[in-house]
Amino acid sequence: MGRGGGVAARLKDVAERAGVSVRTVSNVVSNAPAVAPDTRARVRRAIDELGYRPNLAARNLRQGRTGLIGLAIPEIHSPYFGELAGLLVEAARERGWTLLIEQTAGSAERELEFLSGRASNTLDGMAISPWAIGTEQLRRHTGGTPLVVLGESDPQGAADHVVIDNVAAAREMTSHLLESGRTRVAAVGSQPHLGNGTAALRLRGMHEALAAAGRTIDPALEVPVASLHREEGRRAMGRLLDHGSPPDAVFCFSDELALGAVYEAKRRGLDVPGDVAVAGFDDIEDGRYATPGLTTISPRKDQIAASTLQCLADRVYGRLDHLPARRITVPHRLVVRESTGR
Amino acid sequence: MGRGGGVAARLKDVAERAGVSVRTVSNVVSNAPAVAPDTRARVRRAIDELGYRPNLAARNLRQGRTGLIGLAIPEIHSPYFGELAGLLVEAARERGWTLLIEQTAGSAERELEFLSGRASNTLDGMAISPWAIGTEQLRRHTGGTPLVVLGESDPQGAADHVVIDNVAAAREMTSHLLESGRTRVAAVGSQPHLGNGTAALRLRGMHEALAAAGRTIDPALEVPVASLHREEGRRAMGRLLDHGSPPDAVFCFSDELALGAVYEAKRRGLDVPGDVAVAGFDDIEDGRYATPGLTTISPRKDQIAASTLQCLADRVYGRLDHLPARRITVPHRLVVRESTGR
DNA sequence: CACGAAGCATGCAACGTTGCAATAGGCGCG
DNA sequence: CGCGCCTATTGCAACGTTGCATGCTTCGTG
Repeated sequence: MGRGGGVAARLKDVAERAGVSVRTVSNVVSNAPAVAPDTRARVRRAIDELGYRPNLAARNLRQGRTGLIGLAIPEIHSPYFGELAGLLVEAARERGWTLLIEQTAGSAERELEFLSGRASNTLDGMAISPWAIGTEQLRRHTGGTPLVVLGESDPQGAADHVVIDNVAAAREMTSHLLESGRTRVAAVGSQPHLGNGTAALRLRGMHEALAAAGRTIDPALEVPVASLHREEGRRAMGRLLDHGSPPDAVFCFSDELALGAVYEAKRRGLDVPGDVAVAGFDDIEDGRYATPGLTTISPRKDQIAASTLQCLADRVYGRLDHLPARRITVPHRLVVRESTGR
Repeated sequence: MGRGGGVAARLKDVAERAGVSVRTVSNVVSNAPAVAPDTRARVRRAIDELGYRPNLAARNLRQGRTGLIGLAIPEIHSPYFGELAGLLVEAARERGWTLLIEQTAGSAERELEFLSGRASNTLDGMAISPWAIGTEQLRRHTGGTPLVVLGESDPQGAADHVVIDNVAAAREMTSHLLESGRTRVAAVGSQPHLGNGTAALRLRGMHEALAAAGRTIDPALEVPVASLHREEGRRAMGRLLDHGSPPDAVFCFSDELALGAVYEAKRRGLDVPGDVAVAGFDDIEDGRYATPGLTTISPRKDQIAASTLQCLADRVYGRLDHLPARRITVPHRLVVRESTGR
């Protein structure tokens, strides 16, 4: 029986056509060594003629692997997460994996659903950039599926962890602003209610730099936000400018916040950087083409992606299965553009 | 045997614990009607106690479905495709599907690889936003897996097709520019070498509007681009401004091109919209927060996503299996902001 | 010439699930 | 009281693949 029409060919069909056993075809497909050259050629031809493609469901069932890696991020269309997701898709592809993206919309419920949901047997590995949940909830991850945590929210040994040095980065940015002559540096982006501790670290780095320069810390210049979107940055800048003695520099904890802040400053007729310097964080593409070009912290996103997949590969294929969780710090650099110039 | 430790529970384990057959557990899991209420309750309890989750690989193998939909777009991190991908992920999720995103980087090779690659048996359905390939290559799609084509490149019956009326949209935008007093309208974004015919349609719409207003068409004001990115928009604007008699309005075929164009105009000390009006296409978030706010064409992206999944659902589950391919036109609207104001 | 090794090919079983057909028990009706 | 029908439950087989063990050659060596 040749299984006519559009029905997908199976190993059995190829075997019949090539006049060998199913097992031999399987050996050819999986590049097993013990196959005679002419047999291999004959099988290859049959495969081409029938357009055979392995049935992944069957392979997965047999091997207990799916070839799928899950990624949970707050939203795909945000510039930062979009760029990161794109890099992760490529990195996964290079390793023969397929990346599957889940959006959590920054909701704790959906983040937890991702961690406990399909994980158990649909995915070979998972990566999450947590937003609402923190260390406590990540620690509950019981290891069934390898997990990599991106960004803050230290899983404390419950999973591998890829980060940048947020404290140092914020320190560098703050120092840059102070060294270029700014005296009242505001911070936009603290998020006191979130599990994700990123903002707290950046605030700490900023405080360290202020202290090192002998400046006092003015709590009125630290504006919390509900999200890292442009609209929040715009609102925050508005509040700062309405303040009795407004800042001459604003350090936003994301480029999007910074773009919103710049928008509001310009809307009010202020010059950036003349009247107020604005700096961001993430180095998204928009920042490069904004006027003025946005000064920012640029994390090596490509290395974040590479490290994430390396961690997963080590746990899925390697013998690092029961080694203690790793913590990988990816480098970053300060990119100075016009928005903080003189 | 209870399969201790972290090993995933199977139907068999649940069955033993609940004192029923494997088949009955399966019936409970799939909400089959013929199960006595107390049996159902007992099985449910066992499921919870063991933390049972169905093994999708096995289910897929048995049913011939995977629950996966593939999406191929040029790049995730572009604002337009990022927003679209996010909406599609949500729409798929609502229908119990998982969307898997493939990046083609606008390469014909990778687009074709997507169409013929894993499709045959890993995906329940596919959607592609073609860039380099055109009608000819799409027509070769032989229907194994349901396919939806997004944007131009009419598959001519080989697949369902979701579009906006690019000709009408470009006509509306051009008329808007002419009506607000502009006389020399340039077009940035034609892509003569591409299979994807979107740019050609927008150019046609523009010509129609020019003709309707009794204007002549100046080929020197039509600038081709290699991509739809900001950098290309910037370059194109540079070329137009170096031209002997520069335009007083520039219609860019994407918002990103427009943002690049605005950047270059401002860099040269020109006022937008005072000296030159700039309009885009796509209505990406950046355009809303740019200064000046970007006039654009806003396609109903949510409807594109919804229609795409509706088409796929009809073919995968429904009885529309062998109905002729559909073509769905999604509405759009002209959004006037400051970049074309007076 | 016999024997082991090496190279190649094969058959069987199992992964966890669900479609199909069949069974056991309960009930109403003739 | 017995027949048939309906409900609840069950067993068997199969989806397409690969791990394991084994069989069949052929060749080299003592």
